[in-house]
Amino acid sequence: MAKQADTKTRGSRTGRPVMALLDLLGRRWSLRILWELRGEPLTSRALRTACDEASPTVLQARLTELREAGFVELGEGGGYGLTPLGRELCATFMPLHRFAERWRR
Amino acid sequence: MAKQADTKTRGSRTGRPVMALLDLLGRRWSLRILWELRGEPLTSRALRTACDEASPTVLQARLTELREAGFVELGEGGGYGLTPLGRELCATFMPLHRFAERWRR
DNA sequence: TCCTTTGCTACATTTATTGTAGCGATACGC
DNA sequence: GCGTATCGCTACAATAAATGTAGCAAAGGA
Repeated sequence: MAKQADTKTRGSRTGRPVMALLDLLGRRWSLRILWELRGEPLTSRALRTACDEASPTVLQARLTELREAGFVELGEGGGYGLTPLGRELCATFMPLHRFAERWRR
Repeated sequence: MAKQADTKTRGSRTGRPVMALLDLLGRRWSLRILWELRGEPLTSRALRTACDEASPTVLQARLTELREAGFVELGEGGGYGLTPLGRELCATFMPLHRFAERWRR
């Protein structure tokens, strides 16, 4: 496997940004975190509760990645919230909600 | 942690189907596979090539999951393609393409 | 001061993914 | 028939990621 300088952009070897985005969102809890933050900001622990008590290790890792991507930010008074960009991203896959209701596995 | 009979539906403990969907899509290569199949059907090896030579182990695992979910099907003459449902799902997060172009990390 | 909560981290265990190789089945040309 | 190529799919050891539990320092309230 060809080593790249930036290991954070797996799946973006084609240079197409959608691949990088798909890769970032395709990590465990990424989509869920964005989903849970769609409303008001949550503290790290409230987020953890919302995410079925996912381990703080991954949550913290995902939050860092999502922050570096510019989708999530840590408010001054504490608590994680979506940036305008993150809110926009969240809106793009919000139709999944209705889709999932019809799907129901 | 409360054990459930169905371990495949992690993240759906709330009973909300969107959680199950978010969890399924939040596994490595799930989103990418749907993305690559958005056009014409691909053989398992063509899909592997499209997915940056991802290991056939995961690809096969994801394909099985996506098939069980009813999003992907194996055509009679060979080759994987999206079901009408899968095509619908794919369409819901297709706006990500344009979003990613504006984002560009 | 004591107690609580904040964001965040250590670390050992468990699970998932990777990379490589190869299977049986099917279909070609020769 | 024979070799060769492809199909979907699997085994398996090595590596990377996630889990679960515990706990840190800092900030704030009582």
